Amino acid sequence: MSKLVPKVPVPGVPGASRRAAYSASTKRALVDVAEQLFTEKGYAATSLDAIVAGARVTKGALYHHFSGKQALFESVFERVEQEAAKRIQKSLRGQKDPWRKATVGLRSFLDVVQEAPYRRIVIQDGPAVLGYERYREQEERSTFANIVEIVRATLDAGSWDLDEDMLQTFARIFFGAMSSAGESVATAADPEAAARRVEGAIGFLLAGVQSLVEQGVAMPSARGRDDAAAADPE
Amino acid sequence: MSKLVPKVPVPGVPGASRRAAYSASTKRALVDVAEQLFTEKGYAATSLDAIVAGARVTKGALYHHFSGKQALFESVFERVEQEAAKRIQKSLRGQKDPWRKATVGLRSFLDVVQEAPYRRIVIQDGPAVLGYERYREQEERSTFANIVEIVRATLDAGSWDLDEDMLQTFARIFFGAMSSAGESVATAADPEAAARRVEGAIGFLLAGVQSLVEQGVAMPSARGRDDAAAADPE
DNA sequence: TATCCGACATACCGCTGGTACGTACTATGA
DNA sequence: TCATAGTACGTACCAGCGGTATGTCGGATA
Repeated sequence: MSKLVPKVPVPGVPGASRRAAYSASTKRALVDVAEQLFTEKGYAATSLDAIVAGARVTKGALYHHFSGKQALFESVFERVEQEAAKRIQKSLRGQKDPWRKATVGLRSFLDVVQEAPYRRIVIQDGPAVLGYERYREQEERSTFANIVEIVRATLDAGSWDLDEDMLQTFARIFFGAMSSAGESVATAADPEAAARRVEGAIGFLLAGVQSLVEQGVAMPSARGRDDAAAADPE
Repeated sequence: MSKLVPKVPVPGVPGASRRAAYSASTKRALVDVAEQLFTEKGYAATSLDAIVAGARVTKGALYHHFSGKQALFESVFERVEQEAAKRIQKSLRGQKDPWRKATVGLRSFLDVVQEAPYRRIVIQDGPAVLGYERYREQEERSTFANIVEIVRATLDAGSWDLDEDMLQTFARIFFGAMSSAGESVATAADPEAAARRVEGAIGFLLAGVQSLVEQGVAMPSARGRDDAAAADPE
C-alpha cells in the first residue's frame, strides 16, 4: 500500500544504530495505534489487521515485538496507567496537609478518569483482558500506589498504630469508590456537576473520618471484632 | 458434563404444551451451561461450540433462542445479578435501624461477591462485554437498587433535604467501594480476615458519617461549592 | 567479503461467531 | 383427517480472526 511515511523513522537519532531506531519507532507506532483503536472500539472489536494497517506494518512486525494481542494490550495499558499516575503524582507535589492532599488527589483522579483511554482501557477492558491478577499487579505500582500514599498520609495524621493490611483495605475502598464515581462522572450529562457531587460526597466521608480522629475514636484493627463499627447506636 | 437426561425436558409440566416445555428446558440448559463455562473460563475463552455441546444441542438451537453470544451472556448476567440481589434483599428483611441495615447489607454483599459466578460474570467480564451503558442499566435494577435503598434509609436518618442526585452519588461511591473491596476479599489469602477488615473499614466510614450527623453538620448539596468538603482544617 | 542476526514481510492455518437453509414435529382450522 | 403454518431445532457453510512458520533483506561485526 501507499507508504507515505516511508522510511525515516525518527528524524534525529544520532548515537543509536539505525536498526534500533527503526525498531523503537515501529514498536511505538504499534502502541500508539493500538491505544487509539482500543480506546475507540474496545479490545475485542479491534483486530490486529486494523492495528498493523494503521501503523503501516504487517503482522510479522507486531509478533516480532509482542508475543500476541494481549501483550500489546498490556503495553498500552501500562503506558496509560503510568501517564495517569504521573499526572496525579504531579498534582500532589507541594501539598503538605494530608487532608488537602486527599482532596487534591481526588480532584486529579476525577480528571484522569474522565479521559477516554483510561476509562476504556484501564477500567472497562483491563480486568477482563488481563484478568484480575495481572490487573491488580499493574495498578499496584502506578495509580493505586498514589492512593495508598494519600491514605497513608491521611491516616497517619490520626496517630494510630494502623497495620499495613488495614491501610491497604482503606486504600482499596477509596480506590474502588473513586473508580466507580469517576465512571459516573464521565458518563453524566453534566460531568462538571457530577464531579462536584463526588467531591462533596467523598469530602463528607473524609470529614467524618476526621471527626472521629478528633474525638480520638479508635481505628479498627485487623484483629478487630464485629464491634468494629465503632459507634453503633443503641 | 455427561447430561444423561436426553429428551424429557421437564418431568411434570401438565398444562404447558410439549413444544413449549422443550423450548423452556433447552433455553435453560443453555443458560446453565453458559453460566458455568463463563464462570470457569471467562467470556472470551468460552466458545459457542463448547456451550452447545454441554447443553447437548446445536448452534441452530442457540441462535433460535438468542440473537448471539452477547445476548446469551446477558441472560446469564441477568440471572446471576437477580440471584445476588434477591439474597441481599432477603438478608435486609426485618432490619429496622438504618445503620444496622447498612452493616447487614454490607455483610451479605461481601458474601455474594465471594462467589465465582458473580465475580467473574458481573464484576470482571460484565463491563467489557456489555459496555458500561448496558452494564449500568442492568445493575441499576438489581444489586445497585439495594445499595440505593440502604443509603437512602441511612441518610434519611440524618433528616437532611438530600436531593436525589446526591443520594445516587453516595450510592455509587459505596457500591464501588464494596465491589472493589469485595474483590480484594475474594482473592485474599484469608478471605474471612479480609472480610472483617473491610467491614471494619466501611463501618468506620459509616461511624464517621454518623458522627457528623450527630453534630448536625450539613450535607453537601448538588449545587454545593468546592467548600463542600465540609470541615476542611485550617 | 563472508557471515550472522535483527527487523520485518508473506503465506498460510485452525478456530470462532454468525448465517442460510433444511427438516421434523405439532398445534390449529376446515 | 388432512392441509397448513409455524415453532424448534439440526446441518452445512463462510468470512474473519489470532497465531505461526518461513522467507527476505539490510546493516553490524569479524
